[in-house]
Amino acid sequence: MKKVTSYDVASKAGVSRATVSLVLNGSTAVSISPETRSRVLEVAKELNYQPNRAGRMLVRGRTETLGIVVTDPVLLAVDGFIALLLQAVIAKSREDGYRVMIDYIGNDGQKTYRDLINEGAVDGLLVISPRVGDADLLAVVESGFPVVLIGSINHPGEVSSMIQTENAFAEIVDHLTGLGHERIAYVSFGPAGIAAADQRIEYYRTALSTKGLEYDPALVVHAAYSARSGKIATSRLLQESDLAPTAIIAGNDTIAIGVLSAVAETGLGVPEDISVVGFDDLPISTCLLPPLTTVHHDIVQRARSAVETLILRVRGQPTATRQLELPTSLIIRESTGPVRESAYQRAEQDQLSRKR
Amino acid sequence: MKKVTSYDVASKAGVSRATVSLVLNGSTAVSISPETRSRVLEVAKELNYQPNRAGRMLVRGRTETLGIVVTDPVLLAVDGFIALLLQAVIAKSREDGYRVMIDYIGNDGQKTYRDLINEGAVDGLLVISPRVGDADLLAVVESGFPVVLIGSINHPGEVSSMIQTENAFAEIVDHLTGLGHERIAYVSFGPAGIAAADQRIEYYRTALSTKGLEYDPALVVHAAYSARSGKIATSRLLQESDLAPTAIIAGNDTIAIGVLSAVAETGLGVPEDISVVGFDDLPISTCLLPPLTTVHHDIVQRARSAVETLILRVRGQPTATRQLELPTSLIIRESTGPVRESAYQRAEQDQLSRKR
DNA sequence: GTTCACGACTAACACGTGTTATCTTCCATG
DNA sequence: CATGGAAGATAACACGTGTTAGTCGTGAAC
Repeated sequence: MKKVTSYDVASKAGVSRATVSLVLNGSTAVSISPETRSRVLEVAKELNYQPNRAGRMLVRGRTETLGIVVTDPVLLAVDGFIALLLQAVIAKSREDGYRVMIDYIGNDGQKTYRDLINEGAVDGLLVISPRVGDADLLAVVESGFPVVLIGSINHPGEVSSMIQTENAFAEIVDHLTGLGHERIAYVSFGPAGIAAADQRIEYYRTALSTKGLEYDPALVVHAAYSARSGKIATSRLLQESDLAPTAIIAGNDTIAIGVLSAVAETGLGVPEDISVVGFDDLPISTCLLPPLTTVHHDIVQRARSAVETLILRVRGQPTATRQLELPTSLIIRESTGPVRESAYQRAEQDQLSRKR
Repeated sequence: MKKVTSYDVASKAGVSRATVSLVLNGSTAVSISPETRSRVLEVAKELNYQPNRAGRMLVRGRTETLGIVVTDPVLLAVDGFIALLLQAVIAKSREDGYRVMIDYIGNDGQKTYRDLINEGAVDGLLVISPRVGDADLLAVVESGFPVVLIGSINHPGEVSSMIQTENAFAEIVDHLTGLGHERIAYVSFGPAGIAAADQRIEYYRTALSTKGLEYDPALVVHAAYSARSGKIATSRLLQESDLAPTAIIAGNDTIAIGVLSAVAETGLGVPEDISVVGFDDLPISTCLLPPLTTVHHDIVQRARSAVETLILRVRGQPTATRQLELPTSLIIRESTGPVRESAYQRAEQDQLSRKR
């Protein structure tokens, strides 16, 4: 149960500690006789020898560890996209021989990035959902320390992975207008400054104007990260807007769960009364009621390529592209359908039915 | 941008490296003059000095790092309970000054526990959803290395955190029978050997027999971890069982999402035709259609106390209890309701309507 | 017989830290 | 003045590893 060191292996194999190290690291600079090599390997396996991490880190100056930093702890708990991403990141890191340390940016004033880097805890950093204007992160990116962003902070020097959001929203709005929708609401998520969320609002507007639809600020509401917050925001939207929307685009699938819930609670049906579109195509989206029309993108592939790029940067090798943008495609399920009647007509009808 | 060592601080402050270390670690064994102390602190802050992790680990023999091991990678991606737990574990660890390394047991033959321990990567291990019969884990537990289980492997020496499942199922079945339900199905999750899942099946049976209900193996189906797998299992259940259940208990809320979806797809209503009960009371469960009747337990508190216990063990301090069992309570929402008609009558009616 | 080359191995250093035993200085006490 | 003692600082070791410069034979070439 005592920890076994390279010295133990050396003495049991009757060689020096240096020899053990050379054999186990497969060094070619110095030649070792086949007999010695096999003997060392045998003893190492027999003693279950595993090089001490601290010793190796110290002498090599690298940790073989990647840091995953999430910009809000609650993302870990309630966001299905993050969960999926995280699993793929961990799996890929492990495949490539890296361990993973996970941390988040809290509101407790801990300077996460600097600490992780300065204490030499990680070789590289993967930042999930970075915020534009995060001074600490900006400093790290500019310092040249290996960082890959899942998201963006709009810095020319960043290495980041995004998706083709513009195309996605064009497809969504195309699909909806094709079904006759003209009043299309949007439920955003997270605080301002999250590139993915900001982009989505922007391209929502762009897509509307491309179709000649007017942008109505009353049709855009903001939620946090949870389904529940999406539900609350949607309830507000449905109560407040003078002319109810006939379609709602959710910033992501988790928010869409809340949207579906709020719509149902209002007594309206999906898609008969209101069409709902999600974003991310989480595994769960086929199990929603009704199954969700949503934007698909390859989250696992995105995670894997981000880790791959990060490892390249850690090793000082050149990376093919700095800003990656992965494709998206709209998956049409059952939460979207044709407009049955104009929203205006329904509003009138609604008032009539209430008078009875 | 170069890394700053204690030597840099020492030379700039005009003292020896030893003095720097003594000041920064607040050692009381050796007295340091107040002027020297403040000067060192000042310079350290100015240079943004952070003790190198590897150096410290090496000399101290501890890593100030906890390892979180999940027994199946997919748990990270699709299980809402795990996500919630994970966030709380990371938060609590960070509060107490520990970093967190995350890994999983894959099917690639890597002996995760031993590796993490032997290479000295972690001071303690938190194992989420351990499997009974995992020989590696058993060996670790018996070795005395600090381990805390979220779950159980039924080993007398384990330190683990469970919940009062028996009471929970008594409450569920009490609630359902009170509504007139007699044919109550159960959708389990995960592979055999997960204590939490096995316990639930066991206490499902116990609760049934307490109420004088007969256990029907045809009413128990097995899913994996995802909502989709829950959906598939439920569809099978609804198609195959000769006499359809009037209520379905899902092994957890994630599975319940799939159950709701499957029931809806069959054209049945919840709770009019079938009542559904979940387990875990995830944040999302209020946003399901309909809002889910489910078993609440304090996941965050469970995570925090597990981490606290683990840290006590790491520091060699005695822990109050080895096997913790936290309370549960049934939250009644809208997915459960009275039986409208007997299932047998409906089955007959169903055949009639098909003949038309 | 000397030189050279080469294979096989090892002594020794470096990495950055925490801590203990030791050293210096200075002052008080006999 | 000698002695003791304490405060204040540091030299030196240990932690476990990777790697380079160097040692030691041994056989071949001239």
